[in-house]
Amino acid sequence: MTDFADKTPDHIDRIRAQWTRERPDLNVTPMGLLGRMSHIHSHLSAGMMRVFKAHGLNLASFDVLATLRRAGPPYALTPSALIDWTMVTSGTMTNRLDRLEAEGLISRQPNPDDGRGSVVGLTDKGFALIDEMMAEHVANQHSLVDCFNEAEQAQLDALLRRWLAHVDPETHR
Amino acid sequence: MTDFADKTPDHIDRIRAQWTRERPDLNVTPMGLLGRMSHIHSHLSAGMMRVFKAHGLNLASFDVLATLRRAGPPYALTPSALIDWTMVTSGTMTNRLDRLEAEGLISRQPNPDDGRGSVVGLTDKGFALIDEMMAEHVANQHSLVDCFNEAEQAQLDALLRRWLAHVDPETHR
DNA sequence: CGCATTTATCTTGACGTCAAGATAGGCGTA
DNA sequence: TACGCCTATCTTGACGTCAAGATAAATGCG
Repeated sequence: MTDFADKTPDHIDRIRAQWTRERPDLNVTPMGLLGRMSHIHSHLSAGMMRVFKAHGLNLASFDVLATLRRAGPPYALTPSALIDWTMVTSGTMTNRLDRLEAEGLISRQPNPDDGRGSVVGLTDKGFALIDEMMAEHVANQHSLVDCFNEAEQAQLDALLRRWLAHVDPETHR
Repeated sequence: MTDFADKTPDHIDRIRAQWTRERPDLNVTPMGLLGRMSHIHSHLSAGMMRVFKAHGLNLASFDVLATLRRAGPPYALTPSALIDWTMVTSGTMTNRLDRLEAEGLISRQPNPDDGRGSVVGLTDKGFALIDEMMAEHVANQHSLVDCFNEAEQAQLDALLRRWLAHVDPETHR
């Protein structure tokens, strides 16, 4: 059983302590791990959002532009391919693309290989924006993990990789 | 620099590989850690949602009922206290309480100590529901972390605790 | 070749969340 | 006591997301 008597208790320790008092029959040990994951995630999102916001975007828009950019020339993918990379529903992707198209960052062309679909490509403006943002975004990401040295990052990454395979056995074969 | 040549590449490794090809000037090492955090978080949420959904709730409703339950007798708090514990805005809390009240799981009474506010309490139905759900929820949480032995959980928790303090220095003194 | 099935994308409606502002009661000071 | 400020909560409007269904083109079986 994980103990935290030797650490400064945080918000999540206080929640666990309440449960231990009210429901001593339940072993709420995993709550520490799970609660901290959730809070860290929320702060990491907010931290990355700062860069997106500074360029007039949000995570959703950034995600699409970045996917198109890193796909390489000609920086164009079908909506289906974007759905696969970003793991959102088709309705969500339509919404994202509508917004980006209205902002002139992407354009939709008919798909020459499939009359049902289209191809989404970065405009020059979209390419310039995402390429400029990436340097800032990556620097920001470094700052979010710079409380760990390289060995610790590798250790943490190994644990997370196993955890991801555990909670998502489907897509991590 | 973290290397993953010795591991089966996953979705996030593929994204990093694309960036390395397209923008070799950027060191995208942290993307592994950050991307995996995000995916794990999303799968943990979905995993916990299964229990909530089975009882007709979602994370938002569960969060409120659980906060009231673990507060101990008389299982009642002000909306402000609930806002502090759950870290959502007042508008979000109003919305959550409206829904729970309509379902008969909580009730709002005028606050005898402060005419501006109210006190939110679990109804008998709400208490019974959350008390029953907790056993299932905790068992579910155990299953979400059971890819780690106790030592690994402690090791991971120590890393996450430091990370949380790093990204949220305000509330973690 | 023709029709049934599958696939790609968009549309609709319902949520849950937030930021900002509206109310209304409490509190402190003169 | 009176007045201005502070605080607790609710309201409003805009998002981003999803599930489910609609539409239209491609595919393949007989």
